[in-house]
Amino acid sequence: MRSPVATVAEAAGAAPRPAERRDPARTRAQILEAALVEFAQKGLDGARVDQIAARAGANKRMLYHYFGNKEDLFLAVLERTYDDIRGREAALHLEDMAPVAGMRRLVEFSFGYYTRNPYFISLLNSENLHRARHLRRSARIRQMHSPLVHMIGDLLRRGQAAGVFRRDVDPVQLYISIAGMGYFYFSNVHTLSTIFAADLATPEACARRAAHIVEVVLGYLRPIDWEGG
Amino acid sequence: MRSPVATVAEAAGAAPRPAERRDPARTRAQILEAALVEFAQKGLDGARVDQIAARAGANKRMLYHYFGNKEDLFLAVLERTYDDIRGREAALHLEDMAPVAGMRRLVEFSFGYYTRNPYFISLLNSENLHRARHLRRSARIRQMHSPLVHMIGDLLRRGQAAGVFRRDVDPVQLYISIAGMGYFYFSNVHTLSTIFAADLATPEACARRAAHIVEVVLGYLRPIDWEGG
Amino acid sequence: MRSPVATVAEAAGAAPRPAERRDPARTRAQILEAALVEFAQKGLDGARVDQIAARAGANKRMLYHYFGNKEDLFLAVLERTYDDIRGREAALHLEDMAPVAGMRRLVEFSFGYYTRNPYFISLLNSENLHRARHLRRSARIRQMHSPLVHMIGDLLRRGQAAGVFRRDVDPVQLYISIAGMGYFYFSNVHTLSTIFAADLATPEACARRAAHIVEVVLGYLRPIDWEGG
Amino acid sequence: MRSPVATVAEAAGAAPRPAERRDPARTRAQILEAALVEFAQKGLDGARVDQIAARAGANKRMLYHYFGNKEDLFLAVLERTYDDIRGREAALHLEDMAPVAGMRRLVEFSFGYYTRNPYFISLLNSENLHRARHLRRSARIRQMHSPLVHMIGDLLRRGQAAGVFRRDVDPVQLYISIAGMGYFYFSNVHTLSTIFAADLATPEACARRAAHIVEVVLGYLRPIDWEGG
DNA sequence: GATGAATGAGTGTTCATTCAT
DNA sequence: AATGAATGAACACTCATTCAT
Repeated sequence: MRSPVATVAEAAGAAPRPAERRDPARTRAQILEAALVEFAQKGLDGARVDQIAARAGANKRMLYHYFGNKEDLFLAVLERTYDDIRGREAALHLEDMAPVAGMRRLVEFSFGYYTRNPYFISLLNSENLHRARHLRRSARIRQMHSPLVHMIGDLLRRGQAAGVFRRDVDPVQLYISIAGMGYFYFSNVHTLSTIFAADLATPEACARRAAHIVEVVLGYLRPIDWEGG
Repeated sequence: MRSPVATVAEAAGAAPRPAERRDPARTRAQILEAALVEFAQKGLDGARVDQIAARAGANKRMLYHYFGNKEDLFLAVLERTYDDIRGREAALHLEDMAPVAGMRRLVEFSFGYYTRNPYFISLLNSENLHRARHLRRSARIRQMHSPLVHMIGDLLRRGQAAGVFRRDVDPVQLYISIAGMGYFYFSNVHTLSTIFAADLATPEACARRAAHIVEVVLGYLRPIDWEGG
Repeated sequence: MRSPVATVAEAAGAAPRPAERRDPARTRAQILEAALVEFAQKGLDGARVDQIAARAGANKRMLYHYFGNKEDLFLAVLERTYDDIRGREAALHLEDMAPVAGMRRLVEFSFGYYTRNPYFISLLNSENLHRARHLRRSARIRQMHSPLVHMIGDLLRRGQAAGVFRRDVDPVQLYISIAGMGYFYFSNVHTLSTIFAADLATPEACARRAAHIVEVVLGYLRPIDWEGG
Repeated sequence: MRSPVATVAEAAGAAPRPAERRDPARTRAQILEAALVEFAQKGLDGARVDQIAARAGANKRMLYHYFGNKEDLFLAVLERTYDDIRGREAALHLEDMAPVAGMRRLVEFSFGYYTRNPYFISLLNSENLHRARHLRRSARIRQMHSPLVHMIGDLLRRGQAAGVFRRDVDPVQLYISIAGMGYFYFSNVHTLSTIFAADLATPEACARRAAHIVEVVLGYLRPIDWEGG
């Protein structure tokens, strides 16, 4: 079960409300949210424990009380993040949708998740800079396979059966392509915006990008002529 | 102009040869190479000035003498890196190739660059974590537009004229997609390998990935039925 | 009055039995015993209040409730310890023994106390490192003179009268010598064992040491030739 | 070879003279001396790195530069201390002295060393509290056997041959007894002074103590009647 | 040009103690 | 009586940078 908070990003952005004293669960949650923001904005190495505590409105000691140390706190943030995305992915119900519509929805969901959770990408980049050191320690995360791969496989099978999708498509590769076309756009939004002298973060630019990715995926998936022949 | 060194990666991997004393250019180059490795492996915040100097076999003071400070050194590394990739991109001559073959070659070059320059991606991630702060200061980099966008535009035009490529394709979007499908794979190779319990860094896995990206791009670019009709 | 516990060492070693809730005396005693062990093993500065509470199976707050603070707890441990040794010393009844046998017994008791109360020495070392700061605050301890000095004086008088002990022996100095020859052996058992590359803590080594000290004391106390003449 | 400094204590007590900047050897030595004082006064756990640096008039960073960390600094102090005492012991030349005079001199030297080096005992106590952890790491110290044991053996042999010393005396045990009778006096000077309500640290008290120890040792070593018979 | 010693602000972490229940 | 969360000062240690030679 995921927390009732709408998204990780919303939770993180929420100002720590004054909070009556002595609410351990609340303190813990506020530290976790503050850590999410700090780690995402500064990276694991650039993040400051003091800053996290300050942002959480908590005593620094509590951070160590609840999470052990900076690295374990980072892992906790990572777990919470994977928890969130996996939960939202699982909530996608594409079984009843037509293959093309389902694939479109999946791509748009994937892209949309990045826009609604701007901290997600930075967190993953930090984890990869550290060679997935924390993630590898977490049996919990390792078990959370993305349901998207299975969903893609199902859509492909149904689409191929209906003659609307090409054959010989690896669902894992396609999953990575869908993710990558959106991820890279946001991950490198600052350098790309600088190089192209244009703000790629505007809603309009994002919408154009999303449309393009859908086009690429659906264009690629079109049946091959001789297959139909 | 790029340095005579074969590739950034090779330069970085090269052991600093004993070097006769008092060779300013050599000292400077060794510091730059050591910095590339350190920044790529640890990120801007995780990198240690001492380590760079040690790896370069140089005195720490020289680092400040030649590059001012850590941030400026990072910028120098960044400029050298863009210098390299832009140079190699420019060396791609696709004008004489058939559109499909040219596009295939472009995609393979893009993907291949990541494999030959493993530090490139990490460096860009660091720069984006810091909101392109250094890149924005560098007029030099800002002027280095990737010739790939223009090359893609040219291929598209020629392919469309020949009826082998679809219409209504934005070269910038396509450029980002091609880059993203490869970039994300390497950028997140550690988390993806962990999640999928497979080593995505093997030559075989990379080859499969490259082939898939080519398939996606060329599959997407196929003309649309009614367009041809 | 001493506590009913057999010895300080035994008390310390005793596992805190499950203990029904709400047994103030028991809680207090367990904290005191846990503190004895922790202070002896780590010293006053190295001891951790958390560790004492954990070892006592008590809440940390109780520690402050019963003993005020860490320093006062240390003093309480010290008082309990002096309480114990003074009580045992007083239980030595040498009045009816022959001087030589009495002196032998006194020396053996003194040495044996260290072996049976391994925490005693470490505690005294801590107190001396802190210049007897706590002990000086304790009127109770200051009044507990060791009955051993008086016993030595009595044995000396009786032995001199019987011609078996030399004259001009200061009971306080002899008391310190007897204590010192054993104390130093245990206090420095780790460095001495390392330097001499032998384990001085074995029962055999201790027995040899005790025999030697008896020899030194009795050898020293032999009447001087011309005295008897 | 020992440093030309008269004694460890003197060196430690010396005020760090202003010292022209940029004198690495001097800086290192001052840190070592300041550490000796701090560790002796507060113990390993009570000692503060900041305080050592301040006392040395050095930057804290230098302490880590030269000695690695607090524990290694403690070991360095320990090595310096053993270096000093072993050197002074070796400088005792008792070969040409008559056995009784030589033994007296040895006992007085041993006791005197404690008075001239008040930090020595506290340091050893700290090391023993930590179970000789540092000493065991130091091959250098482990090889420094005290020449006193050999000297005692030699004196015993010569004295026994001359009929002035008893037989069956273990030189190691006697060494420990001589050391212990002085060590304990100083190690526990604060508690003993408190208990006996007298300042045992005065020169007069020390002189009386030294005389007593000589009496005990020489008294013990007197030949046994029947041995001479 | 080149070196290595020196610096001070900060970094993650720990601790004895107190507050609220 | 008893609990566990909360606190702020301090702790060992690190870092990018500069000084003196």
